[in-house]
Amino acid sequence: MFQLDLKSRKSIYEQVVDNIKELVIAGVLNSEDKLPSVRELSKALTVNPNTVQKAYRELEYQGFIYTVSGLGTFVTSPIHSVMDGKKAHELQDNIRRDIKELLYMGMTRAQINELLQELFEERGEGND
Amino acid sequence: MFQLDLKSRKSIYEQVVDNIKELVIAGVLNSEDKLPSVRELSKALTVNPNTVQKAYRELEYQGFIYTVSGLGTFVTSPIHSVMDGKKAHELQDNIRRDIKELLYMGMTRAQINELLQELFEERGEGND
Amino acid sequence: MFQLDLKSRKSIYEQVVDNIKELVIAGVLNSEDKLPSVRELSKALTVNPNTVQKAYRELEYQGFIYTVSGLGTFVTSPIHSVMDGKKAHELQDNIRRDIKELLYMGMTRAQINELLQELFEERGEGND
Amino acid sequence: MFQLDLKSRKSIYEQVVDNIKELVIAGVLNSEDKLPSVRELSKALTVNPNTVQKAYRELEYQGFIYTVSGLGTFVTSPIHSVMDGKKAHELQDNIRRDIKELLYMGMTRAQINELLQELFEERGEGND
DNA sequence: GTGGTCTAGACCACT
DNA sequence: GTGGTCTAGACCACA
Repeated sequence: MFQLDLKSRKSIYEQVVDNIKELVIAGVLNSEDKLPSVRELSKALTVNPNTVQKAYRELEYQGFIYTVSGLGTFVTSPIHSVMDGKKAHELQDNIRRDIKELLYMGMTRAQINELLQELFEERGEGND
Repeated sequence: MFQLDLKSRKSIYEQVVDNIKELVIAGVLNSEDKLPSVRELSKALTVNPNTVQKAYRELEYQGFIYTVSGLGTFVTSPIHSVMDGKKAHELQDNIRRDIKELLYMGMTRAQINELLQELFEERGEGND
Repeated sequence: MFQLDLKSRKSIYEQVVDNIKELVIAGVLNSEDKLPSVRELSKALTVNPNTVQKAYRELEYQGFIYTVSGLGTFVTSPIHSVMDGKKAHELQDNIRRDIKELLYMGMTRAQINELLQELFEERGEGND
Repeated sequence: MFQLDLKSRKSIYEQVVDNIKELVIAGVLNSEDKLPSVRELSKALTVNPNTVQKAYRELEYQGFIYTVSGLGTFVTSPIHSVMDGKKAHELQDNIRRDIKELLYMGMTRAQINELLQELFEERGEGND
């Protein structure tokens, strides 16, 4: 499904969260898809089940997945991941900070715009 | 100088790092400016000197400041904060991830571009 | 594992760094080996855990070990300790300085070459 | 005479020591040459006189210079800098450690030998 | 005065 | 159990 990088400073559960989030956002995992069980995934990643458990809880809290007791864990449809004002604000703040740092490091506006255009093209959506 | 949020999930020293980094990037602290001494800042923030020192050491590793034992701590000139490839790559990766998440949440390209324009205008530089 | 010299001018954490670095370089500690936990080593050396942790953090910055919070600390494989140009340059500079000093003190080229041959033989590798 | 690098982690007095040592070893300063006075040098380097004082004391201890009260400070003739067994041993140990680290980082024997040949040629002496 | 190191001991997050 | 953070307070080296 994905790989962990133990050398990273990120905690393991955080990496699990980020990876699954990316799979959902990229459309590899779609609305109502079933996620592997905690036991399965923990075995596949050779990590402690508690770690996966914690990651699932966090993803549920962030609105990306939901759990039906006895049935399993499923991907939320994007429409349900309400445009949470607080979260959106945090994300924008992060972007703001990171871009400022890149500018400080000497990256030009042009280079940053280029980066963004690539992003838009990757998604290939026309909503602007 | 700035305020700490003790309720934040971020550790104190990390908040100190981020705050000072912002001051440097925003140009409030300029090249060769002297930072408050470890003791001064720890008193001002009512935290332990060790905590401030840890933050300063981290900032030094990141290339934002330098330390002369016995004299004090000073802001590095941006030209010295070499365009560290690894760091730049990490920043771009963060931006990539965050923007994708915003798009997933329903934000439009137009809104994102607007966000960026504001950023560029804030800095008011002509380097593109 | 090794002994500290409390009378040394070197700080304790620095001695820990140097000793572990030598163990890694000499191949006593190999890639992916687990280091003693911070608490274990601090107990063995009868120093404060913070001191050991500081040493471990420094070794991590230098690329010799990596840390997985909650799991432990492990030796990096040499291939990951990227040929850091800055560090290599510093080392060469140190060698340059030291050899010049030996020459100044009257040591002959032959004696220095002999010293180097011993070094190469110790490692017994054929890469030249 | 020489420049200090405040950004260096080395203390200032240590840099003064190293720089003067290099000048002596390189033959820029010769036996019985007079060094600038503490006041002169401290003014030239814009550092505290105590710092230069401390550097001179260290150089005297290491046998590179000597002070004649009321007359000034002078370079020792190399023959006086006795082949101090302890110091020579320390130097060799440093070289040993540094070369091992270079080897560990992936530098080849050939590259190291090359480095050494350059050193010998710089001095252009025939004693081997 | 400055930063740097160290201790003793507490508390938290992650596995 | 692991590492990570923080405090209170001491002592040292450097400028």
